[in-house]
Amino acid sequence: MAGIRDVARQAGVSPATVSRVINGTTPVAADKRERVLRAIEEMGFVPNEVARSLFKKSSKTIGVIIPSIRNPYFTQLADVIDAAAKERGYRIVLYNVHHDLDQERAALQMLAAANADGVIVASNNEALQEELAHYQMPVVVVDALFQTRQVNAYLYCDYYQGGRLAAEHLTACGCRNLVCIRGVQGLYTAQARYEGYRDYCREHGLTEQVVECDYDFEAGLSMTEELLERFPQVDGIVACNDMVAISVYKILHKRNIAVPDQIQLVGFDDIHLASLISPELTTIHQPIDAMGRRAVEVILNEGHLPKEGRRQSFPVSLVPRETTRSKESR
Amino acid sequence: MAGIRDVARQAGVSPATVSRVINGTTPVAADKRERVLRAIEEMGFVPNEVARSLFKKSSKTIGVIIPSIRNPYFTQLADVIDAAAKERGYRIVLYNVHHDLDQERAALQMLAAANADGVIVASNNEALQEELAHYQMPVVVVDALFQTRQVNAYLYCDYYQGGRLAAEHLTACGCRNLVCIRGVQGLYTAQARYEGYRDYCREHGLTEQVVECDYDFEAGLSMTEELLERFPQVDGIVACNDMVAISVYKILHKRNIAVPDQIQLVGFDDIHLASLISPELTTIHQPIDAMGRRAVEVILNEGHLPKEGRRQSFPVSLVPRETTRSKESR
DNA sequence: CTGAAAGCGCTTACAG
DNA sequence: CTGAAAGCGCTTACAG
Repeated sequence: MAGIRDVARQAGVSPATVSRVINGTTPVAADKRERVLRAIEEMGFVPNEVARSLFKKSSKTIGVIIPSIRNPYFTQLADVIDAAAKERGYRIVLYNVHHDLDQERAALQMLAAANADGVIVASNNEALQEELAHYQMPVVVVDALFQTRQVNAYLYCDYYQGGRLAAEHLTACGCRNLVCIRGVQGLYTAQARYEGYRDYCREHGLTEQVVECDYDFEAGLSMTEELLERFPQVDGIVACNDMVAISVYKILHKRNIAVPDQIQLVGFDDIHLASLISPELTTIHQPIDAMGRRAVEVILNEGHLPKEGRRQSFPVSLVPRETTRSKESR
Repeated sequence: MAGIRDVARQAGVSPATVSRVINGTTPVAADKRERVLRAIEEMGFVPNEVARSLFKKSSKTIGVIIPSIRNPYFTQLADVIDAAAKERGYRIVLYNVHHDLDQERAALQMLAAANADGVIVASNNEALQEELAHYQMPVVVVDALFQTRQVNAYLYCDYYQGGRLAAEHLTACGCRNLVCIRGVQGLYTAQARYEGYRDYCREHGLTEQVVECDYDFEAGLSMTEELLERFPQVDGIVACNDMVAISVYKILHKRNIAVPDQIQLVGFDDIHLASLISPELTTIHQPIDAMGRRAVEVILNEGHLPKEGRRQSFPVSLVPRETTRSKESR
């Protein structure tokens, strides 16, 4: 690997001058500049980023920590963040931590050790908040809400309202026996959705019927079986996310239960897949793009501000499609 | 940020000794070791990886370059690679290059500049092969096949056989009017699938009918419309990958064309989603897990060997499910 | 405009 | 077993 001193020797200048040409930090005489550029070209020189960031303490990198690379929600989020970061000259490093606290910790450490310019973490792990407070790099938490104020921002949606909207919509579509497949409680994002559903039921004299489930499709498959056993009279299901909703549909379809004729179904997230599968999934839309872009903005524009755990909530909306019998969807 | 000299001062030893304790490279007297460990604990010291890898020229990192983070095929591949790498103490850095040559180049440069220990690239971009030859770090190409021998290995599937199997299966299921939605030609992976289909048709006196399409679902949607217009008598479709197959199904469903009764459908890849949607997709299985694990193995075990562009082909198989009327699937 | 020098935070011969 | 020193490949005051 050619280094900056090799280039300097070949161009007959000092390493400092080569550095100046590369970075454009200080004017350099036209002829020397030429020679340096030619030498760089000839030698195929590429500046060593490691050395560079050792000095600069910035690596033009934003870390993105997601709990699962298999859930399209996170994958879409990562994709917008990626696009937004690239527009500003940053790259992202994606850490797929498999919902594992140790891996989350490791990712955070690596990012800190690698001079990352900030980290965007989508994690529900309560235990992570202590960790977060250890680091001084900018941190944005997306799709979760913790107690600690030691982060630059929390970006999340009005999940409670989402839960309400789902219950309300199903009721408007004629359902009387709603069952909520809620995510693991204790997690804010899952809790709020459930509470929205619950409050709506209470206010409208509906029986509250609940089943609990992890956010992935394997869990969704088995939990749906259980649901049908425990609540055979169910006519409307609120799923905790779209992947689970897709699993629910799969089981219903397998059992020849017509959707939406016998059972109606509402998902949560509005991932691309929701409108790609057949029937298209009625779901609660999260503004994933807006959240991702905002996250990058906070890191880059407000990362230097003191951490105050500011909260920003994004609105959700119900998108009626083919798994419910709404008037709008026909 | 506390540095190694701060720790050294507090423990009353030299920085070198601290380094030895951290790395376990040389025995250190028990009492000093104790003091160092305590100091590290108290100060919350984390060794700076950038400085470390500047010296070591290894960053315990494997770069993974994928063309799209939205196609579950690549996401599943990245996930196995991630798992396999972590088992060996390496982490991966995922670059989502949006099928863009400039982004691919940039990713490669960054990886080289970041002292990556190897790179696994899933890209069909012919133009990339020149680039690949520039770098001396280990390179494995997955799901593609180029001419250059300047890579450590090509890992791919017997796509040709996959194309044949799909055509053969549809024929066995009673189809007489096969249409192949092939990927953009010129790419080996797409070409070979098509040729398998084509040769089967020729050998069995079937008319070859083709439509061309990008590998994502947006393209699949519009191409299906075109297909139905051009080949109204179609009764069997070979799709270039599962995401496209899902789009095909969507359009057929929208038009009330029964699958598999009126038109039968075979996908390619066997991503998780293929068996999650309803109806389950009949598809050509690629051993994604085996390929991903093998890729890591090559980087880590054979990365130091001279680059000879060795090729390793993995077998494919047809998985009959619900979008075809095979006897086995019922 | 330019070079010599010091330093980013570590690690490893080298000499004891 | 341990410390002083040199160096990984860059960048930026500093002095001209």
